Amino acid sequence: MMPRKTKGRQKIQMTRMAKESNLLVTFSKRRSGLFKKASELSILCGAEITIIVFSPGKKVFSFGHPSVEMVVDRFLSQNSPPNSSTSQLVEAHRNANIHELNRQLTYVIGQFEFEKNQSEHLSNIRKAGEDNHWWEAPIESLRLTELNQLKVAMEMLKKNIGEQTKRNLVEAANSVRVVPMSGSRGMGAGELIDDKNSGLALSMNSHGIWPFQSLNQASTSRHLEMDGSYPRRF
Amino acid sequence: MMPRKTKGRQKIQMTRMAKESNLLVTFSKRRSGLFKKASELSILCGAEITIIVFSPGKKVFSFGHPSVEMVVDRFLSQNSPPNSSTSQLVEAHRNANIHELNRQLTYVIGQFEFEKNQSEHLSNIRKAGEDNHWWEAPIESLRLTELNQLKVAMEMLKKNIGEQTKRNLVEAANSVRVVPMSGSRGMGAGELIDDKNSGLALSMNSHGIWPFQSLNQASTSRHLEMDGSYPRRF
DNA sequence: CATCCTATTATTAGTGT
DNA sequence: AACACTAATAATAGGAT
Repeated sequence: MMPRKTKGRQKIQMTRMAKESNLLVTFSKRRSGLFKKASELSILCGAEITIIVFSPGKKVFSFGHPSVEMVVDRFLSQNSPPNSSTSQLVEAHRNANIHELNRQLTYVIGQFEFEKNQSEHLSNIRKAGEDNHWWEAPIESLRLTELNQLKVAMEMLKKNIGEQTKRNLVEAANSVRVVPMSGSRGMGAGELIDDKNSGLALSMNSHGIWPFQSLNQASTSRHLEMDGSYPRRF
Repeated sequence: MMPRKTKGRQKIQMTRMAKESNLLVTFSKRRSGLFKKASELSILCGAEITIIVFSPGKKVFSFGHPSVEMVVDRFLSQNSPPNSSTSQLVEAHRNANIHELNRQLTYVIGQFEFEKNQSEHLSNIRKAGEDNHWWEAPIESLRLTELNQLKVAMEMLKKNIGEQTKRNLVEAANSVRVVPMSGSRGMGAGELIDDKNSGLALSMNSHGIWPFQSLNQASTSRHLEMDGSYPRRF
């Protein structure tokens, strides 16, 4: 049998890479991949998109369609209210906000449930083989207890978030009502370039700046409503 | 032999999608994927990164680590620290409002840290006596991974709560302040607040990573921020 | 460093619910 | 419309150059 030439792609932990050498090459590869994905997104869907990345090596790379500046300007210009009904916007915001918070909370709580199951599983296993490792029992019991505490805390939090959000929005809505929104709209809508290759501006350059650290993200699969509200549309 | 249930993934041409319905769902899926990739890049390599996307429907989605504003400001070499009396008021107001939520989340996260430590302890114990019950190891590893996921999710949630509340309040403050505005550069309501994300931007960070059945997100980094903006229609 | 080489893992197009 | 499923394509970790 032929020995494998390579191990092929290996799964990696989603945490900052330990070896600086690997980190650098991974950054390079993944940045390329990311920009390619962005390019594809703009081509397939006619979306305007910009990406700015500061590498750990303190260099900046950017991607933009139609250009970084156009997209950024547009993003920053969002401060100027256009014209349509302000209350509608507020409403949409509220719904979207609550919706998103719901998603997050649902995910977190889902994660918790998973943890709890794992914990119970562990306990069962331990019980099955109780002739060994009996001394672990206290720890696991504690874990289970704490997990339940955690769950309760999160559910309280969820409830409170809903209330807090409502208060904030009532406040916002009241204020908004006073306002005579007279908005000059500046920017014309962005004409999207949906041509496959031509319109795509891709720029890479470098200055110096500093790095930072990580993050992560997640979402949901089930649905738990925080309160009655739900987005109709945005 | 079983007839194929689905055709599976099909190759597509890199050109704007013809069917608007497909385009929309593809945009959604790929935006998620893109944000996930960005998240991974920042985690793995400690890179600062921001993405701004305008959908075909003109909605804007953003991803940022540590935040869209920070990265964009650096890119544009812009640095004007917002310190108007108004923003200070807004700040104070926000702090007052989110203080309680932060307190709760801090508690919950503290609970989580405790859990995590317990889990690590357990793993260490297991490792020490690995000649027995080796088959339990995977379960514990998974637990640890999931605990980290949970931690990340909660921290993001915490940040998002703060930002959402902030936006709600900024919104309110904007409205109130519109009236006294006069004789600036002829800009309308736009420049009310220094916050780039002010008024009408929605808080959202869902991006990517909707880890349905494949739970594979984890992070051990100590500082973690995530930001997202969600839009409105124009 | 960037690029090539695969064995693997990850993402997703099309579909069903 | 958001979510689940699956077969297929796409991306990439670990090497080598």
